[in-house]
Amino acid sequence: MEIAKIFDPKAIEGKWYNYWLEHGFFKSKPDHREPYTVVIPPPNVTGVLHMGHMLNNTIQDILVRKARMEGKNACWVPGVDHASIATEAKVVQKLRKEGIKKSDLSRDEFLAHAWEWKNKHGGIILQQLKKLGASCDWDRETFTMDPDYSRSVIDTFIDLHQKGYIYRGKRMINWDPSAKTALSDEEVIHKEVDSKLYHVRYRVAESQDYITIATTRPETILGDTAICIHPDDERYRHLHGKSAIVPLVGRIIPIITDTYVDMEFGTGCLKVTPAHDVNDYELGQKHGLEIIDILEADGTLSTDAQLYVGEDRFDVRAKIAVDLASAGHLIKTEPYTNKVGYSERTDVPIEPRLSLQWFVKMKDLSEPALDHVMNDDVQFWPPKFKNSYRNWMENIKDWCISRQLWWGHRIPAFYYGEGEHDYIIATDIDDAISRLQDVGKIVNPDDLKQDDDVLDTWFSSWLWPMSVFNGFYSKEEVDYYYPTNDLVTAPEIMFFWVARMIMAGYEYRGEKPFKNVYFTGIVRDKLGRKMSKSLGNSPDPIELMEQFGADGVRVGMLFSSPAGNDLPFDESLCEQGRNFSNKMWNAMRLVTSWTPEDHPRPESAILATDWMENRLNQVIVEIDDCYAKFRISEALMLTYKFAWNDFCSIYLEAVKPIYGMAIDKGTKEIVVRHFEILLKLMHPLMPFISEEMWHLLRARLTPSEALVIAPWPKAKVYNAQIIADFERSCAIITEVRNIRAQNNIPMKTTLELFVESGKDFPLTQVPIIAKLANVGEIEAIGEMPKQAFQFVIDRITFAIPYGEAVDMEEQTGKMKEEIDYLRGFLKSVQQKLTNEKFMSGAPDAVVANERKKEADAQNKINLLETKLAEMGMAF
RNA sequence: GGGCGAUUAGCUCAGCUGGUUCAGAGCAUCUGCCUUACAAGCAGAGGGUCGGCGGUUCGAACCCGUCAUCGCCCACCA
Repeated sequence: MEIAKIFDPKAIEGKWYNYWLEHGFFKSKPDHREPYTVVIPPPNVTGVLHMGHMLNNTIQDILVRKARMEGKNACWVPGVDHASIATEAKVVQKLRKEGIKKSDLSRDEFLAHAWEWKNKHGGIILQQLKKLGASCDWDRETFTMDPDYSRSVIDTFIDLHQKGYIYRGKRMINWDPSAKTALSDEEVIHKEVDSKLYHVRYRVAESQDYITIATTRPETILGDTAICIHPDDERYRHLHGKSAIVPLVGRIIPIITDTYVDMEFGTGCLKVTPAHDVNDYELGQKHGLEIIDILEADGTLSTDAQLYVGEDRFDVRAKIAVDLASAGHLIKTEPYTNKVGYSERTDVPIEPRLSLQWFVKMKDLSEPALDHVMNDDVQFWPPKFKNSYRNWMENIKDWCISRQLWWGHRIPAFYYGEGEHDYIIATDIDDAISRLQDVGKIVNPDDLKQDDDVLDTWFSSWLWPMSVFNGFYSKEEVDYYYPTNDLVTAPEIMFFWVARMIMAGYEYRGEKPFKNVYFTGIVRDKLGRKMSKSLGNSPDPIELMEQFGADGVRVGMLFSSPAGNDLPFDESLCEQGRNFSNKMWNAMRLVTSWTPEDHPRPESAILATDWMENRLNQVIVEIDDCYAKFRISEALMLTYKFAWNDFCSIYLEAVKPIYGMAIDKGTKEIVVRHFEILLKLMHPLMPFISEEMWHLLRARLTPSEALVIAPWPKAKVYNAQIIADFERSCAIITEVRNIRAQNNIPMKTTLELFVESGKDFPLTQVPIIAKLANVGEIEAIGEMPKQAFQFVIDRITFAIPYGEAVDMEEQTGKMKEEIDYLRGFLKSVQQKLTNEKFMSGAPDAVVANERKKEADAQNKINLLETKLAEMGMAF
């Protein structure tokens, strides 16, 4: 069989993915085994795969594949989120391009378009994940607007309303004038912007006095209903009880006093616009001020503004400044930087707006969710994120869950009158009617009107770990899979999603939704910028996988991305991953090329296989330990170094038959077995190539033997002495090679090596050193040859006699340098040993160690000096 | 404004309870090699005042203080 020299991922990835699917290896049903469950953070239905998904899903797949190999019932549930506002924005945009305005459509017409879009584009990202190798149970694919899922959302609403957690009220909320909807606090991003501080003077009523305020939003002057000063501010004492005249509109408003005002800021006078600022609203409530709402939903001025009606708020800001100036009211403007809230989705400045919305009371729900994270029932990786979690939970505010959108779960409130409380919460119209009947109200279906608004997307996704298992209606599945094991997600959505899932989990199942939360970092480019579509600095993951192979990209993503750390991504990492694939591929080619013969095993091969047997068990322990601590990139690095250095560079070279010879049967068998263990270790990290090699290595064909379901290696007790002896031999080999390199002695020249006799050097190691360093024979002798390179390993001296053409002067120079260094070192050690405080304070082991260092150094100096003397160079 | 975290080799990062895994790894660099699995490779080497300054200690990359720089999260100062 001819196997290509260069590994071609494209030739095998599709084949194996289909194979895994065909044989149902990713499927899961409840059974007697221990479950291992992961729910995917559902990507937005409109999304396409980006590097963040790649990182996130690679990590999940590694965890899931390893658990599957460990014999657990691994279940990874995929799905997508309807992403209410994001999707609606996209559909609106698409329709606009087609010349259709949302306002021209009925709700049903619009939703028809949205579903069409969803059905066309919805599955793309999940298809892309298959290229990455994601081993999800695709039969379980869930959409947050699936019928059962929707039912669970609505039932949750009804339940929370009954318990008094959900209420309707007129509050100051964040308004997105572009999407024309309310937003939760979490959907507002505060950005620092360069703006201006306008100093505007108001005429004091019935006087010639003026009072000057400072504002960043002069257009809101039109909605002013008071001026506020600090009661103790001596500068304005004469204005207590007076009124002021709003410029341009001439409205007379009271001058009130409140300690809220900061006397130091600006002029110490504050204009109060209760309709358009959270603090002003509170002041307004406190002082019984009138509320004048000057803005329409789209951010243009309303008729209540009296002026600039119908114009955009930012145009008005510019215009009013000019008009105030010409009317003599604008004293000055100064540059000012402040924080402005922007909509996370539409990126327009949000407006605080007073409106009637639905809210969830969070305080009670948050308490168990906080406690169980702080006591590590739910463990965060890395744990530092517990701090911000606590901070948020302790200051949690009520959650505005209604959105003035159409795409999503419609709020199950049915109104039968105009009064504030003339509604009933019910699953549908029929339910509403019967519930009304129960309370003695007979209402005609035509007179019932369902709330037009939908629920915040996160009000459905917070149920994800339960609802994907039909958790509200079928006990069997959810009891088995819940709580899930690990959640892998980005810290950005800790509050949006993670915290709320924990709350919902404890509320509805009295149990955490997952045991561990692994927070990934942000994928950044070489310049440290976050990868984003708008910057255009994000490589196309699909192209990357075509270039480097899915395995190469997986490995590339994981080099250096510990939990919680940002990932500075560079394509060269994927190249390194690809190179690793190729390296292992060629190792497999080598081993499969061996045709074994029935002859005795060489000593060197016996030494090497014994070492590898033990070394494997050692490395399995190390790798398992990394996984247990969610140190995935470290597990990768261990596997990588072990495979490349230990397995290929040392092991295969050691057992490789000399040219023209055949390998013996016994050795080949052991090597293949070891290789298989290595492939198992590689599989979660590099599923495709490992599966391909697994089959080529032994021409395996039956599905039950597939690597994807092969048992994860169990570490056996290993003999540390065997490892230590072999590794000392490796150190000797390196020294010999080093001497060759420094003195231009080609590998082909066989060298003589002498070892000090009477030392604890096992001569059994000789064959391996002979093979890998090309030394003819190793002889133990009492006296070292005089004209020879020497090195010391583990206090044993080795010597290689100078051949011809060695520069004696250079050799003595090197020796002198070393003596100088050793003397300095010795001095520092002796200083410690004569320090009384050290001698009395340090534990015996440490002192003994210093003594040993002292003796070693002294020995080496003696040795070198003797040698120099012998070489006839008086010292 | 409040909180959290970071700073170790050219780059990306380990370094767990202060002392034998203590100054490490991978990549990059340099030197020599197309040697018979692999040049996407092999063999070898160099490279760090552990951000600065002070302190605690017999002993500090590690503990404390302080300063500097960077990052993140939260927050209604007009």
